[in-house]
Amino acid sequence: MRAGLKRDRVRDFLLDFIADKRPGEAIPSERDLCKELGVSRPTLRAAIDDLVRSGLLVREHGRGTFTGPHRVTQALSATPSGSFYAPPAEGHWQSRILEFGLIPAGPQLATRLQLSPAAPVLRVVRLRIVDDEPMAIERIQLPHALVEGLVPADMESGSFYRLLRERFGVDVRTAVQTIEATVTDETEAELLNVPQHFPALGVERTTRDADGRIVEFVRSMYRGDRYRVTSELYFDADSG
Amino acid sequence: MRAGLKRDRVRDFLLDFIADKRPGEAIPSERDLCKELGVSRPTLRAAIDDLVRSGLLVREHGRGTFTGPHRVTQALSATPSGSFYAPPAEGHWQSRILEFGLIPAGPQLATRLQLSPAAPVLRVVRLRIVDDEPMAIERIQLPHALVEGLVPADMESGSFYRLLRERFGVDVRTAVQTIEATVTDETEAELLNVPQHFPALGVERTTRDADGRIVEFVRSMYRGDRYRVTSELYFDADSG
DNA sequence: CGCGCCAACTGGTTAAGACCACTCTATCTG
DNA sequence: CAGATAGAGTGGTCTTAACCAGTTGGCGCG
Repeated sequence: MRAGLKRDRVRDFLLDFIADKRPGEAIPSERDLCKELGVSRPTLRAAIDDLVRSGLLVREHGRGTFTGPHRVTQALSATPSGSFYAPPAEGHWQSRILEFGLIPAGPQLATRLQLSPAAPVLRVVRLRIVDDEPMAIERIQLPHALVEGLVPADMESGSFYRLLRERFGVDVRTAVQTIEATVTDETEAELLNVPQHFPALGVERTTRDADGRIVEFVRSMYRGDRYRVTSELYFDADSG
Repeated sequence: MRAGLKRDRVRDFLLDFIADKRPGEAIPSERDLCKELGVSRPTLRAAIDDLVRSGLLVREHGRGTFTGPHRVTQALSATPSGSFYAPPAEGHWQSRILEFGLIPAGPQLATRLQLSPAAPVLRVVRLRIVDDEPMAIERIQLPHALVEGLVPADMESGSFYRLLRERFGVDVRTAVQTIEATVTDETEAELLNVPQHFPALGVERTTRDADGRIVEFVRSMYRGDRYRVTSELYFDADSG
């Protein structure tokens, strides 16, 4: 999926372009962009298609292509007070590190992180706590090469993504995420302080940096009574 | 609506093909399908891409393309290929109407739909069925004034939003949606043919048309083993 | 007999170009 | 001056034709 070189280049170019614009502004015509970027129109259109699907761009036949209605794509947010990624104000939450260590990637993780199966992977399991109440369990896997020198205390508070950027030069840029309904098992229930088989949101997220490298693969479980996901949808033509 | 002619033809062909197969079976190679259907490979691939995005097909580089597990993975943002809850394949799903009638809005719904509490509201409860398997329960409430003359049969198949546009001149444009984890109660479990207290996604959606009028307020429950929500995120600054 | 290599599949990406359909505007005509 | 119209520009679709990159299995060599 991530394979294409040119397509990624075009995509990144467009992302930068969009970042400087206000919602609703036009982007250059497809034919102009082709010339400027030195790619064919199908390639360009494939890249634009991606962004249209994500809601960052909107096409209008005969008129042009425009930056999407919601500018900064905080596509998802969660109650109580923040998004899945920008939790409550710093200082209001903390993490208890349950596990922190190196493991070989193995076949599964190697695929997820696009590494060799023998590559060392840092695995961190942490319990997220807001106002003394456990809210979520996060199981984070990331290529050790990216974060050599990271210690558990680094992940107990503060913004991890900011740490990545400032100390390791990793500029988190995009993520693909799937959410599903699930229930807690015995240990999860205990950690989250809820009954067994309690409703929960299972989230899988793969995060990439500005160069398209995979930064982390995360499996999280959020208490169903404390988190909801809200999103805004924009339709263009038909739907069911 | 659904864009291309050939692409639709290919898509329909593949849907029929998939319908006869069990999950995990291979479909013919892309080059063979091109010959058989008389289309070019990019066109064919575009059609396959749609189905891969919908989760009906799975590609494996160097091996082939296979019918997917019967789990519907939805893109959260509005995509050309379908809305959140309607599997892209028209004709593959149907609805059983469980309830269809007028009720006064009452205080709660009046707020949700921005109507007077005395205004008549059409309430429809339907069971969504894909390939003979119940997948979701939808409880739809909409201002009766918007859809006078609507009959139950209108909501048993086909695109409801298209019907709204073509017959009632209502141009569905945006929706705000919240998703949460929940479990089925007794009657829900029976309708969905799953055990009681089974994981499920609860979804609330408020839909508006191009003029900003509220078109519908929907509460749905999706089987947790058959639905997941996927979304793409773009970061700006920092996060946790 | 076993191992390794290579050929023939598979999907993945890109190119270049043609033509259609829609929208806007500037110009021509009444 | 107002309306109709033609052209230019836009996105929408499709074709032909390459080449790249994994996967598989059979053939030949050791």
